[in-house]
Amino acid sequence: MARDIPDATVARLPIYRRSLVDLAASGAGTVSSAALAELAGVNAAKVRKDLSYLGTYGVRGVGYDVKLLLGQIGDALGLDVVAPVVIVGMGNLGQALARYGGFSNRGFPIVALVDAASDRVGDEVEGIEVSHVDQLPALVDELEISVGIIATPSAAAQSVADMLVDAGVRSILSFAPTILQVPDTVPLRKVDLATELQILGYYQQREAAPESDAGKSA
Amino acid sequence: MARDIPDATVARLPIYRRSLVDLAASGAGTVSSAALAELAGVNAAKVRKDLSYLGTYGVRGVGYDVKLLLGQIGDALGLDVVAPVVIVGMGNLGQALARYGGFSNRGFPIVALVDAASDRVGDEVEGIEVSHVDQLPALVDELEISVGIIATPSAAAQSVADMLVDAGVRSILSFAPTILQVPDTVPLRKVDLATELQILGYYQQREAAPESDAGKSA
DNA sequence: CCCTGTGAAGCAGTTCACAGCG
DNA sequence: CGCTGTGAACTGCTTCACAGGG
Repeated sequence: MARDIPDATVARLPIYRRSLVDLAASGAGTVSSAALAELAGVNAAKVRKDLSYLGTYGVRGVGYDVKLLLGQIGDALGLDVVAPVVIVGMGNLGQALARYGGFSNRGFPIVALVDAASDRVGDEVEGIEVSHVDQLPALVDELEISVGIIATPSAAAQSVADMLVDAGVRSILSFAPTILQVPDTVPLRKVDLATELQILGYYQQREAAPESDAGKSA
Repeated sequence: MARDIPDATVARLPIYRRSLVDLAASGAGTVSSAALAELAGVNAAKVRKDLSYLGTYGVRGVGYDVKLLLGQIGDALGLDVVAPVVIVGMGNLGQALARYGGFSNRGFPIVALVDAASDRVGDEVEGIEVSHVDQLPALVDELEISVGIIATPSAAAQSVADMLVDAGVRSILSFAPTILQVPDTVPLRKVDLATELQILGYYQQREAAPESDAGKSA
């Protein structure tokens, strides 16, 4: 069982996985680090170093067994265990996330939706009824929810995070553009769309100014 | 004019900006690095080092002037120039992004929407008519669009990226879970929702296993 | 002979700690 | 005397380069 993988490597494992799924689908039995690097948009040395943290599974002179490697990455990421998800906040973003197929596919079924606005409670999205946020602890318990997605306005985000933690959720993904305080036993990741655009703004303007090079590629 | 700011710092500037906007709204005239660090969820030394790349704007013994600093960060990020945005792909995610208010607010007005499916062309979302993807070059040119957001399925993403680049878009934000090839004069950022969940999966499982510590907080 | 696995070098980002200014 | 600004130490990630197995 793989332990203690560097953060930077963990962040790349899902990308390798995606490439490997494609390779498996197209019938490839093995991949070299160079080929996988090409698909994942990184360099070959990084691939080898990253995979070495999972244990040793490559064959010298040949490459890595696609299926075996898929299994190893899945194990490292804990994908063998299904992690049911609740989405909190059924505004535009929450609804879009609920309808987005990419989660359930990959071991993260959305099993509950909640909102604080009573006029949204009772709506059905993708076959799931929207519950009132008061029901959160009960839902987490009954449905064994382990991941909470916060898609509420910033103002509500911290109290939602507290509720999720109290209810026993094991990790949180937040789309609210605000800093959240959670116990460090609960991993938290943040995605802020406006932040991403602002970062692009820097490199874009830099590109325009006639001075040295720059730009994040891939 | 601030040049050559480290990537890690650039990625934090929007976060400081958010905190500063709040501070300005609540009437604060100055902030210390410690106070700003608290709000932004980082440590004080990092705040000072980051801000030092913008030039020197703090007053020793007092702190930073909130408005002045806001202006400096805005300049560094190029927020003085409005950057019109086109969203490509009007599925669930594209529609949600179109309706999400957080962009226009912050200098990134959404001015065009396109899709390849003819039955979506002509729909109106937030007062903007969906155009056919063939119109992309014309729209980019007429509306002086500088940012393209890709919200299409993976399979279409590379060809959309190529079209955006050819049309003259200056930076790209992609939600497609695939590696895109763009010239390195066009900054590209990627957001992949399923990847985020898989990363959480690692830390979550790790938390469960009784061994050392872990977990990303903030 | 090819491709992995990995020490070692190199580089970027973070944190420390303190000199110096208001 | 408080808080900034910054050299210097440190930590962690990336890249190189090559030994060694199939």
